[in-house]
Amino acid sequence: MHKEHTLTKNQQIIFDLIDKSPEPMKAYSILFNVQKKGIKAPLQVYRALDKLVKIGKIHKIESRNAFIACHNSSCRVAKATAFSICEICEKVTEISSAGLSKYLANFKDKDGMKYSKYNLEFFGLCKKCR
Amino acid sequence: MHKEHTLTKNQQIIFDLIDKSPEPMKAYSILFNVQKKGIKAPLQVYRALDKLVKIGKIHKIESRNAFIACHNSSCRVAKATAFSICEICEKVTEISSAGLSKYLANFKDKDGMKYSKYNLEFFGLCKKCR
DNA sequence: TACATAGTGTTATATTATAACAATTTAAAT
DNA sequence: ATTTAAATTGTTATAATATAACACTATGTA
Repeated sequence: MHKEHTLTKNQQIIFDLIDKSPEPMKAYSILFNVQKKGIKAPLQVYRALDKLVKIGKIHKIESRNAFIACHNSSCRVAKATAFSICEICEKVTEISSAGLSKYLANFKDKDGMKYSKYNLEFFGLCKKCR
Repeated sequence: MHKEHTLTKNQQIIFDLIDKSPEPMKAYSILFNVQKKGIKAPLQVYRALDKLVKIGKIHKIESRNAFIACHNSSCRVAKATAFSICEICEKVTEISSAGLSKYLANFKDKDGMKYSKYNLEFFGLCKKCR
């Protein structure tokens, strides 16, 4: 069992906001939402985001510059992530598939190199949008 | 056999630059490099990049906000991409593995949904940096 | 206590990307 | 050939995303 990270005040405020959001949040939208709690500057947001990403509490959706909470209980480190993204409604879902993660963790490139860290984004249309 | 896209002047200039670059190029670095050829504004660069991405001549490395030429001759559409990225020297290589692309194209999520479009970025250390 | 590490608050600025509009080129289809 | 639609261009302005640098404060731990 790993040690739980104790979040600082800013980290907790920002994590709670992202965690409650049904959709990925962008940094400046986060900033706007936490200004009433005393977080006034972009850097305060970005620093908390960096840390939260590092410890695996949130993930960055690279193609959208947005952040979602990790709902994959095993993520204690930012390491191996996979998402599906609806190109119409922009709904993002974290994929947790033992088969997929095993396949990717064991994937070897031409040089026989393995990569323990990866990010995979699938694009398509979600159920509702089809 | 698909129809080849004929690139416009701006698109060709920008593609040539990216194609010759040994590493991914960022938009404003591209801009700087093509100013002597008459491309003066960011939008001119971004528009060419958008088109080149759309037709699969280049790919965007999302985690780096940078662009590389496609060396995977079959890419006529931006669709299914995989890269390895060295976290030290930032070297980026396009992975072309029939096994990987087959696996991902056939991957089904919990709802049985398939995704024909995806982007995968592997992170690690390249040979030189280990 | 002292020390290292991580986090904070702040101002300023760098980097990445798009909006809006008018003009021009290109392709193709009568 | 002429018209038409679609794509591309050039331009100015601005929006959105992210980091640099500095002084200070809290926290854990040896």
